[in-house]
Amino acid sequence: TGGGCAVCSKLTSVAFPDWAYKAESSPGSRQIQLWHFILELLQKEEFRHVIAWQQGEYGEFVIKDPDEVARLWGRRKCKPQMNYDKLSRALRYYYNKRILHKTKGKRFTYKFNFSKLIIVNYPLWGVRAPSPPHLLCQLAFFFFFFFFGTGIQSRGVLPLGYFPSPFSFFYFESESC
DNA sequence: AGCGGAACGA
DNA sequence: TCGTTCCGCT
Repeated sequence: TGGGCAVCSKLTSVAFPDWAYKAESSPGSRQIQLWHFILELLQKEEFRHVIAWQQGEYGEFVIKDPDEVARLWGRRKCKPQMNYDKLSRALRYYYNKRILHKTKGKRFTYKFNFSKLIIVNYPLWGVRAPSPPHLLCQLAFFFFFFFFGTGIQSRGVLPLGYFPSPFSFFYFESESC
C-alpha cells in the first residue's frame, strides 16, 4: 500500500510512497535498487565510457555500453546471467513509478525524474547527516526542484557532474557474492 | 531497440 | 515490493 514516512511528512506535509524513502542500501537494510546503482555509476568518472549524463537536459543519461552495465549490475546483485534485456525490463518498471522515462528516438537513453527523486530523498539525507550545512544545502535543493520541476534545460549554470553528488550517501562499497 | 504481460521468488 | 526470467509483438 501507499505508506508514508513520518520524517518526510513533518518536513514537507506530504506522505510519500514506500519506494521513495526506503532508499538505503546500508547493512541490515534492504538491497540496492537499480536506480541507485545507475546513479552510482553515473557519479563515477571511471564509468564515463560505460554510462554518462547526456548534455542538454538534466537527468538524461546514455548507456554507452549496455552489456557492461548489465554485467556490473549482475555482479552487484550476484546474478551472473544478467543482461541488458533483463536490466532494461527492470528500468521499464520505473516508468509507471515515475522514477524514469525513456527518451524516445535516442538509443539507450533514459531520463530521471529528478523533481520526484530528490524531493522524496532529501529529507532522508537530513536524517543521516543532520549538520546545519547539509540541512541548508538540502533545503535549497528541495525548493529548487519543487519550483522548477523536472523539465529543466541545462544552461551550464549547474555542471552536470555536480548533480549526482547528493546521492553519494546511498552507496556503500561492500559485499561479495 | 523497445515494450509490457505473465510467472516467479526472496 | 522490486526486480529476474522469459517471451511475443512492433
